[in-house]
Amino acid sequence: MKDVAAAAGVAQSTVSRILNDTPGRISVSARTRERVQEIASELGYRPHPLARALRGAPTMLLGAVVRDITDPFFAGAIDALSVEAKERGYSVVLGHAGAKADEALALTAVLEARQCDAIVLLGDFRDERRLLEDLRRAPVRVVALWHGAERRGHPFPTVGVDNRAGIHAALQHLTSRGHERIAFVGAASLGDMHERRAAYEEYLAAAGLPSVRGYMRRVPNTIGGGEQALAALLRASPPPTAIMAATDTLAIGLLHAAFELRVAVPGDLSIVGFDDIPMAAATVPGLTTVRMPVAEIMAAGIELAVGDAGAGEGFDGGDWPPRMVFLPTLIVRGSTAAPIAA
Amino acid sequence: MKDVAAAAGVAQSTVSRILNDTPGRISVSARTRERVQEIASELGYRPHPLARALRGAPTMLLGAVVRDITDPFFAGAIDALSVEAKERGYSVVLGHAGAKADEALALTAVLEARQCDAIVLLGDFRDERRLLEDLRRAPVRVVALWHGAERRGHPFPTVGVDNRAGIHAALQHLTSRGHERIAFVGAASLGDMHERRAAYEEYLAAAGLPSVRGYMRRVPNTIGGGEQALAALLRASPPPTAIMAATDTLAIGLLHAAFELRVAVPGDLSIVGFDDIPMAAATVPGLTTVRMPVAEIMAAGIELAVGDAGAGEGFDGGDWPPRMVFLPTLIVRGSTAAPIAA
DNA sequence: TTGTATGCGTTATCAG
DNA sequence: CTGATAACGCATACAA
Repeated sequence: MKDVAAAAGVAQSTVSRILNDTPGRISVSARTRERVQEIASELGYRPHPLARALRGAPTMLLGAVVRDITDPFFAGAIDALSVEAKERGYSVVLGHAGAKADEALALTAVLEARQCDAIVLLGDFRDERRLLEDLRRAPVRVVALWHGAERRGHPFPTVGVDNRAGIHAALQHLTSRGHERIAFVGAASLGDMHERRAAYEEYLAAAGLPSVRGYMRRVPNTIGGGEQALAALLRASPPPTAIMAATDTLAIGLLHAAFELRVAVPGDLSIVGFDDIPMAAATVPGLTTVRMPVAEIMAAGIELAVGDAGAGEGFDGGDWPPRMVFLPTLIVRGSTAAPIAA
Repeated sequence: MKDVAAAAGVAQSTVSRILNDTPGRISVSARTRERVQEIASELGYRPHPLARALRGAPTMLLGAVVRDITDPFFAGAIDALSVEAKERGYSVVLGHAGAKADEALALTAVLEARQCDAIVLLGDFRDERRLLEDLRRAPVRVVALWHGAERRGHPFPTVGVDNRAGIHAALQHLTSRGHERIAFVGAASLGDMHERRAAYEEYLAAAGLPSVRGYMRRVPNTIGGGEQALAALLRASPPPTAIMAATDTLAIGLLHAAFELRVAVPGDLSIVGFDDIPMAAATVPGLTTVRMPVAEIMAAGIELAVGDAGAGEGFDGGDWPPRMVFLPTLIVRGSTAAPIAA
C-alpha cells in the first residue's frame, strides 16, 4: 500500500480511503481515485487481512470444532457449513477433527481460533465442561450444534434436532409393522446419544414392549462397533427382530455383520439408522433411517453465530441463550419389514 | 500484555522476553520472571496471534483446499492431515469444500488463506490453471497432493500415488481369476482419474483383452454415478463379468445398483474399487479395492510444505519441484471372484 | 538485567 | 478533499 501511495504520488492514507470507499459517501475525488485504483491493481496490491484484523476489523473467519471429521455425518455438516458460511462471506477454519477429540486438542484448536469471529461446535465432546468454561471467557461468539435438544443450562446458543421425535417415529414404524422385540445400539452417552437412548427406553415402556436383558448395547460409534453389537445381540434369547441404531455408521456395521453372519435383512432382522448420511441410500439393502434438516440447522447456527439475532447478548428478547430444535423425518428404505411370523 | 506489564511494574518488553524466553539462553532474571509469569497466568493472558503474525512470525496455519469434503476419501485425508499437522504444531484451515469447487471459490479460499504458512491442495480442480497461476505469485509454499503421479510441468511439489500400479494390480487380480470382459467406470478426467483410465486401457491392450464398445463409462464421482453406470453396462453385449471402478464411491454405487437389479456380486459380477475408504470394508459384500498409504502421503506432503526439505526452493538438490509417488496395495475382499463358467 | 523506541500494514482521527 | 499521525499487540535492536 505504501508502494501504491508512492507510485501515485499521494499519501498512504488516501489510498486506504479510496480502496475501501463507502461509495455514495464522503471524501471522493475525481481523478485521484482513478489513478490510485489503476496503480493499485497494476501493482497487484492485496490488502493484508492480519493488519486489518489487528485494527479490530472482523476476520470473517468461522472456527469449526468438530468431534470427528471421519464421520460422514459431520463431513456433510461441514460441507453445509462451508456453503452457508461462504454465502455470507465467511471462511471456515477447521478446529482439528481427531477421532477421540481429547480436551487438549479441542482446547488448542480453540486457542488458535481466537482470530475467528465466532466458533461453531459440531457435536459435543467428552470433557465438554472445561472446554465450555474456557470458551466463556473468550471474546468470540459461540454456538453449539448437535449438543442435544433437551439439555439445560448450556452456556451458549444451541441448535439441535429433536432426537426423541426421531427415535419415536422410527420405533413407531417398527411396531406398526408388528415388531415387539426391538434392540438398541448406541455409543457413549454424549448429548444426542443419551437422548436417543432415553427416547428408546421411554417408548418401550409406554408401548408396553418387553425390555429384554441384553437388548441395549453400547459400543464405539464406528462400523466395527456395529459389527460387534450385532454379534452380541444374536446371542440374546430370544434374539430381537429389529434393531434401532443410534447412528447410520452403527447401522452400516450391523448390516455388514448380518451379511457375514448370514442373517437376512430385512427378512430375519430389520435395521433402522439415524442421520441419513449419503451412504445410507446405497447400502445393501437401503437403510431405513432418520434424516435431519442439516442445511437448515446450519443456517440457523450461523445466523446465531454471526447474524444480528445473536447480537443482543443482553437480556432483551427473552431467554438466553436461545435454543432451537428441528424436527427430523423418517426415511423408509429396504432394511425394514414386518418380522417373520414367529 | 500491557496490563501484565503494568500490574507487575515492569516494561512491556520485559514481559515479552519472559513469556517467550529461550530457556537456557540470555537475559533471565530470578524473581522478576516469577512475578511476571504469575501475574500473566492470573490475568489469563493469551498472546494475540495476529500481532505476532504481523511481525513476520509464522502463523502456524496450514491451508487445505479440498475438492469435496463430502467424499469420504478426502475426509479421511483431511483427518490424516489434521493429525500430522497437529504433531508439528500447525492448525488446519479448511479452504472451502464445495462439491463443485468452481474456480472462484477455490480462489477466494486461497486469497483468504494468505495468512497461512503453506497451502495444501487436496485433489486437483477443474480450472486448475488459473488457480495455480494465482498461487505462484503468492508468498506461501504450496504442495499438491493427489494431483496425478505422471503429470509433468507441475509448478509445485507433488505427492501422489502410482495409479498405474494400482490399476494394474487390480486388473491382474481379475484376469488371474479368469475375467476377460472387464469394464471401467471413471469420472471426469482430472489427474488421478485420467491416469487410472489410461492404465486400464494400457493393461487391456497389453493383455490382449477385448475392448468392448461401451465398456468405458464416464459418470459423476458419486454413488448415483455408479448406479447409473451399472445400468448402462448391463445393456452392453456381451455384458462385462467384472468392473473396475476408479473410486470406491463409484464402486459402492455399482454394488447398490447391482443389488437393486438382482445381479449377484460376486457371482454374476465382480467389482473392484479404488481408495479403500472406511466404508469399503463394510459394504455387502466387502469391496475389493486399492488402498493408498494416506498417512504417509500426508506426512510427506507436510514435510514438503513446512519442513526444511522444501526450504531450498533454489536449485540446490536437483529437480524442482520434487515429485513423490507412493505405491498402493490391493486389498481383496468379497466383491471379486472367478466369473461363472460361460 | 531491564527499559525505550521502532516497525509490521491498516484504519481512524485530526488538521490543513 | 487530502496529508500527517496515532494506535492495534507484539518482538527486537539498542540504550541505560
